[in-house]
Amino acid sequence: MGKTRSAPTLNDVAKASGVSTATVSRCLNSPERVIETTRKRVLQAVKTLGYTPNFAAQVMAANRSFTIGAIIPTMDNAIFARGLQEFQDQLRESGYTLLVSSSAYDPEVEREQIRTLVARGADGLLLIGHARDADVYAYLERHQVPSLVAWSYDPHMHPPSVGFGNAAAMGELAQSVISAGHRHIAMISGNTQGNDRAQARVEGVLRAMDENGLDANSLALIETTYEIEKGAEAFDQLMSLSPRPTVVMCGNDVLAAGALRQADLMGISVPEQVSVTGFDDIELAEVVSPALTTVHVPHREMGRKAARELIAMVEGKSEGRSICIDTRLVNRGSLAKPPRQ
Amino acid sequence: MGKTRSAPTLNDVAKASGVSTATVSRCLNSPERVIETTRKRVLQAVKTLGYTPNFAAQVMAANRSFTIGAIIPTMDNAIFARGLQEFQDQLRESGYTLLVSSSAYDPEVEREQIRTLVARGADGLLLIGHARDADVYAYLERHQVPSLVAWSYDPHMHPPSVGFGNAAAMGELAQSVISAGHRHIAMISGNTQGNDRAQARVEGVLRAMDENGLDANSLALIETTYEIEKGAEAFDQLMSLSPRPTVVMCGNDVLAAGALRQADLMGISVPEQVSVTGFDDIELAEVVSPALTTVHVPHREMGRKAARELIAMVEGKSEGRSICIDTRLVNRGSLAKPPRQ
DNA sequence: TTGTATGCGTTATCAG
DNA sequence: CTGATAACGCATACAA
Repeated sequence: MGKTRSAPTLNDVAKASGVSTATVSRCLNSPERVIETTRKRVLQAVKTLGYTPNFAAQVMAANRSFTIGAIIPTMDNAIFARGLQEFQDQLRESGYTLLVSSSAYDPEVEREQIRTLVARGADGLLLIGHARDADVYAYLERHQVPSLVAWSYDPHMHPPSVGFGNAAAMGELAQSVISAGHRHIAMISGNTQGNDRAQARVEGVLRAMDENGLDANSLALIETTYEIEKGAEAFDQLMSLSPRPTVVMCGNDVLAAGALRQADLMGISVPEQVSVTGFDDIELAEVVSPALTTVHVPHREMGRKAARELIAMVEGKSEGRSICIDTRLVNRGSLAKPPRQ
Repeated sequence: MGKTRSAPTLNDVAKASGVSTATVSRCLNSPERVIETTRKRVLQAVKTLGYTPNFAAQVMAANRSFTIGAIIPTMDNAIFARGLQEFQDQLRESGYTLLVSSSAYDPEVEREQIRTLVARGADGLLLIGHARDADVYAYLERHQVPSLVAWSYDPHMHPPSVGFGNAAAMGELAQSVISAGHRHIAMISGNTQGNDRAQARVEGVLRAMDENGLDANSLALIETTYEIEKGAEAFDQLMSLSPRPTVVMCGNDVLAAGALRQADLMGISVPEQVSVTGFDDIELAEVVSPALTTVHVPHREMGRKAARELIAMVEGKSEGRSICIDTRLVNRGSLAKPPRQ
């Protein structure tokens, strides 16, 4: 196994190049403040020794980590992937590193992960949605960690948010559904408990029904986790209702994909016999058949703007502004008029 | 804005509860070593002050971070999502935290991220595939950071790997394709440059052709990035070859989904006119139509076993064993006999 | 059982 | 332009 020689430190580099640790540190952090000849010598030593600064020590000394934390509900499907990838790319460009954790939609896990990230010296935090206990926000306040909410938009809430109006977006889609003539509406929603995006999407549908003179109580609603399988099961249940819904609005594309699969299995043709809609416009939406009529969310744009805003907050250049991202309906074919009675 | 009161430290807790910092530290790390009455008092103070240990300081003092780093090529599609989620869950159960970065399939970015994670004191690293410069491994060796490769299996390589034989798995699928009667075979592969999984999958096909007396040079091969769009483009190109391939084997399900979409667009029916196969068996595979005949990879099992092995390595309980995960063919309908000439 | 004292690897302040 | 040196917050060996 060879001798257990451990990683070189600033000190090692200092000795190797015959200067003080202070000078080595300067060479690395503000090269212009050290004369060229010594700088070259030092950097050479850094290279040959394979020196990497010890991050923990840097954080302790500088009280700054250039790290941003993000906690998303799940990595297991594509809902957050694209936006987060862009968020990370943008952070990297500005010299920040992203740490991601997923909470499995569990508030307790999320709370623990927030603590972990704060303890790790995260300079700022990205959270999904506003729905969490007040003490979590108090904790963040206390630790002076700037936070930003994404995938949701509500300018009246704290922390500031970069996202879209889930209720309005889903409401628009529902309006489109109703305008097409549907009267028996069903919805497969993600669990609304602790999930303000899911809640808002349901509200959007209810409100649209109300505005169009439909009885909002008549909405056949099933809540479930965001899995294809669950979407399929829920669709199956909905199809045995009477009167049978003529449209199944899904809380997101993943659930809609499950619904489509089940429809296929049951020999129910979409959209001829039943219409199905999604939400998010992830890759899936374009690939299933029929392709999904859904709400397009510009995830990349959201990720990019969130990164910029959060960095501005971390660097004290912004108090935190909320930014609204525009969504738009995408008609692809899974929504049509209801069949004649 | 209130006074800029900063986070409470061990010292604050010590004062508040009238003991030394050592005792507070013990209360937190080895509670059994401190008498109950004082422990209660201390923990109470911890609670009321909202104390969270400073991670950087812990790492420095203990030279241990309980952190595992993982660098995946991309978060932008589902290939790594499921396995990684399970990897993380397993780590958490054992008290470790996972830090994930994605390299965008860029070796330079990956190298930088490895340095970052090591500097952050990662106790161990999960890497995807073996293909990277020797100096990267030398660096890890030098810093004594145990590493494990996943999504690939080769017991003769270092670092040890937990994964599956990409060549063998794809070879098996190719055998099945050939047995079905296909002679004009095309393949849409992920870029093989710096990607040993993609390379191995191509090799698997070539070898199977060879073993069955087909000219391996006749394989119509297109390499591209892993995007649905790219799969569609490649499929389009392949369909204008003559003789036209009767089967398009794709390097993964994402590319296959793109191929299917394009086939639909071109009015080519699958599998009647052309067969299409995938690899990975991610959710997508079941949802497209026709559902994909593909290679099922037990991602969760792989993630779990990788986590266990890496933890064992980190804790000095294992020198690092390679573990082979079994894949299996899944016949779903996108592969059939070639059409009669 | 508890307290004291030291070191971990940087950064940053202050002299020289 | 460069060099001492004091923090930073915690864990731990050693003493009491």
